Amino acid sequence: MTTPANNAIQIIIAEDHPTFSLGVEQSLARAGNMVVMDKVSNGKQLMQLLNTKTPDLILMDILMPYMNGIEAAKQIRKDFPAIRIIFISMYEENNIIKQCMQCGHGYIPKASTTDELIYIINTVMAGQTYYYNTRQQPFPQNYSDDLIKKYKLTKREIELIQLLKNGLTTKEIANKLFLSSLTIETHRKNIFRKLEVKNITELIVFALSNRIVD
Amino acid sequence: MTTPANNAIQIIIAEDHPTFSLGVEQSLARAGNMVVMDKVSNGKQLMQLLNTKTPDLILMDILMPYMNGIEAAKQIRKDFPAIRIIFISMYEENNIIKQCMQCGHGYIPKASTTDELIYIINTVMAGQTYYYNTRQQPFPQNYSDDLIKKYKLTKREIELIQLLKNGLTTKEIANKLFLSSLTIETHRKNIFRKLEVKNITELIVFALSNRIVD
DNA sequence: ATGAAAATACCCATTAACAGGTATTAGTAA
DNA sequence: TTACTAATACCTGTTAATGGGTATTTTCAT
Repeated sequence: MTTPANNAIQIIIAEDHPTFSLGVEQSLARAGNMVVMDKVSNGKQLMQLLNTKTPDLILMDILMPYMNGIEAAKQIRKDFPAIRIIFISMYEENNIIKQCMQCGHGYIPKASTTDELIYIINTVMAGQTYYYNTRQQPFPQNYSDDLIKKYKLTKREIELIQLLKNGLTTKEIANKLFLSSLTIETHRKNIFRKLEVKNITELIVFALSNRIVD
Repeated sequence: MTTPANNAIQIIIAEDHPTFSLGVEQSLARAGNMVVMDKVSNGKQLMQLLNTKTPDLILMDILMPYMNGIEAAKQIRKDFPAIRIIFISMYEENNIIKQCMQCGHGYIPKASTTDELIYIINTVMAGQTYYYNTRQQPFPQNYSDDLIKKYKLTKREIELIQLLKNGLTTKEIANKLFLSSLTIETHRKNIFRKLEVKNITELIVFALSNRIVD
């Protein structure tokens, strides 16, 4: 392990998953100019720790128990405006990233490499903000492909599920696709039968939790 | 780093997230009786690697690009029945864990600690299976509290949303709660108005994506 | 070219959902 | 105690959804 320079970036890791946290620590050790002051596993612990330690930067997981990362960040921005915050999350939904942009200085997905992590820390410490969201979907496509095959869903049926998920009624879909409402009803029935769901609610829950849509 | 014993457990890590993978490697190094033969980041790479290397055990992420963990495991069970497989996933949904039980020897969530990870590996190598699913939900409660306040949802309304999400119809909910169907319809209307949704589909999508339920 | 699957469309019937009200009672905080 | 909210329940409609069928045309791979 290299000895960090005196002007090393002082970092606190707020991360719920111990193994991931350990990986982050190892990654930072490789950078040479960073030192992990402390690690906490939720927002409350973090706020307590900030009473005695002041880091340059916090690597903040978003979903943590007791107090989540977004809440904690808002508080920190008020109480310690000098501390820079980078969010790390397994979710890459736009609405979450938007929230991060309002109360942090950077965002990086958990799937990132060591190099990407080090790069974003240096970038943010240089005074810039950095929201890494260009990555294309790494797994959902493949993951849902299995289910689509398993349940023998056709292309049209997938399209229908997407439109249904968007809240469109049978008639609205029919108009949109220039088809008869009766056709859409047939598709619905086939989808329901294939997925063994009894109503639109079960369909939506199934499709979302299995990433068939979105 | 300690030198592993000659009879060390030979492990391959199949994991899409480099930082997490690094953390796993560090964790295993601490155990003393385990050695990481190789690391891959998807199922296809794993299958190729198995042509030249034969591990005792594979730590398998479920969601990986190109070929997911479940698919890979099924193939491995056929081609290399002696190899033991432990799944690591960030999802703790029962249907996923059930799938894991059919094609692997163990399951552990990504939120687990180093000690838990080492314990499950030793357990599985001792010939047992182990599916760790006792962890309670860590965050959803807090995460949604803001929204429940924001939209002024009452306790009863939250309860109704949960039941609706479970696919129950108005009548079914009424029977379950010993209330009139008309009462449930009133609640529904109030919920729709408060959340500004036009039908059950939009309600479910909203509730799930904002973690008001589940 | 030909069979299978997919996409289209219809029939009949029942039930559920949705929209826009009103109203009463129970609890609770000022 | 008084005013407000929550929870309950009802009325009158219209429209949508659901279930169980059948049938034709289009697409596409063998």
